[in-house]
Amino acid sequence: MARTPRNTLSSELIVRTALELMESRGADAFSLRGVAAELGVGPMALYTYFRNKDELYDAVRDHLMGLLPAVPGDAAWPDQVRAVCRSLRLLMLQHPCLAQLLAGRPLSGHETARVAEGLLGVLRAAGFDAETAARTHTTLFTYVLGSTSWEIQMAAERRDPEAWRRLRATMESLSARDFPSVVELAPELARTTGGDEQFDYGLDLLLAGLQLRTPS
Amino acid sequence: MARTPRNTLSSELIVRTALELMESRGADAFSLRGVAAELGVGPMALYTYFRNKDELYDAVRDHLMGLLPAVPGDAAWPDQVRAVCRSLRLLMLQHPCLAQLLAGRPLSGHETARVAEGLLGVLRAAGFDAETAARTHTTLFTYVLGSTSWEIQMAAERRDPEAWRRLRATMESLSARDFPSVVELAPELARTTGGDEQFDYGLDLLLAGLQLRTPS
DNA sequence: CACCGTACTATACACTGTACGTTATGAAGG
DNA sequence: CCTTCATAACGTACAGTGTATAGTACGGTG
Repeated sequence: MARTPRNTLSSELIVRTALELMESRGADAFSLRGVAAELGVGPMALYTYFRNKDELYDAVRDHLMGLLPAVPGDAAWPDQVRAVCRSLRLLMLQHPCLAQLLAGRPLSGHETARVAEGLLGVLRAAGFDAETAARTHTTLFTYVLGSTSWEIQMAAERRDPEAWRRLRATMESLSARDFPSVVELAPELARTTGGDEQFDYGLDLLLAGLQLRTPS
Repeated sequence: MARTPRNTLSSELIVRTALELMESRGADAFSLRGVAAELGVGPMALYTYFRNKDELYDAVRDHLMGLLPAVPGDAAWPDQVRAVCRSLRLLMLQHPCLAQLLAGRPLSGHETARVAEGLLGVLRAAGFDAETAARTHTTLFTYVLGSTSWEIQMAAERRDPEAWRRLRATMESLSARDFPSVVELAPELARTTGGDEQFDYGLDLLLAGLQLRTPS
């Protein structure tokens, strides 16, 4: 009765191989047939372990979320929040496919819940009521997701010289009369697209706003 | 050989048709062959007007950005910023495909620049220096993009009863011992995923933080 | 009227995810 | 040992996708 797998495959092995392929070839070029070929197996073999491509995506995402460190226990709550947000961002930068995995599917899975638990626990311990804690959690999550996804997207674009050239071209074709601020701030805009400083700037704005509402 | 007359196509017509299809069938199900069929034309006919699918995406995105209203000129700058962010969010909610169009490609195009110009102009007029204006612009944009994309994504998931049922199931399978905060705050988390209140909550945090840095 | 560039068609290729039916392997029961 | 049976993995097939390449017919200009 023990449903022992035949031989070669397992969920973990498939997830690991899928992750490798996403990182080497990019999340867009990823395909079920690719990971099947990498495993020396027919495409349909994967359907024994995952109902479809999305379920494999979910498994890879949860696997990556499992790599996040625990919340530091011995710090003031704003620093704890900062640490959680920064480590999620760092993980996304180390594994760019995570951005698409997070944005494209609803959150689910054990490890994902663990991360949410960490942040929510910090907010509750800081004294925020249930609604504020939930709202803050959602706000922080969407900020980290949005800003880091954007950063990754732009970095990828910059690596493609053809796309980068055309972006510069359209930027420089803008008339300084119609778009004075855009033209004037173009270098600043390019410089502030991504980077730790940019991320921390927005995060600090959020935390400063949040501290104005500190309870007790 | 019943051949359709010569100049039936145009960029605008293609963009309009593409937008209709994205909104009726969803941005994921959108295909070049679909819009070509809708126009009663072979798939390759579109390549006369757009170099590839991505360029069509860009055109649709820029067309949508053209629908954004101008910045209200007679308000305090925080209210102007709020208005810009809210109208972008509103447009994304009215045209859900815009979320994917914005997230998946770098910004370019005339109308897109116009929107950036509006927000940057407000920030400069408020007295912020070049770097702060650029950073704030990027922060606000990624916040609006991230939070509204997430909201749209979740709303779509909620409409699929099968996916929604499985989401509830995994939520309820979490042990209250391992994930006390998640389990306790589950209803709040569900309630704060999306909605004007949630959006304004995060936006107010950002603006509150920003006002602490008001120049002059 | 002849010409030519342009707008469009036709065909083809290399992919994708996955539904369906078949095979062969490993463990369990006699 | 042999039989039995659930199932892991296979092979085939289908309906799609974007787009490269080559061919065709029309409209405006000489």
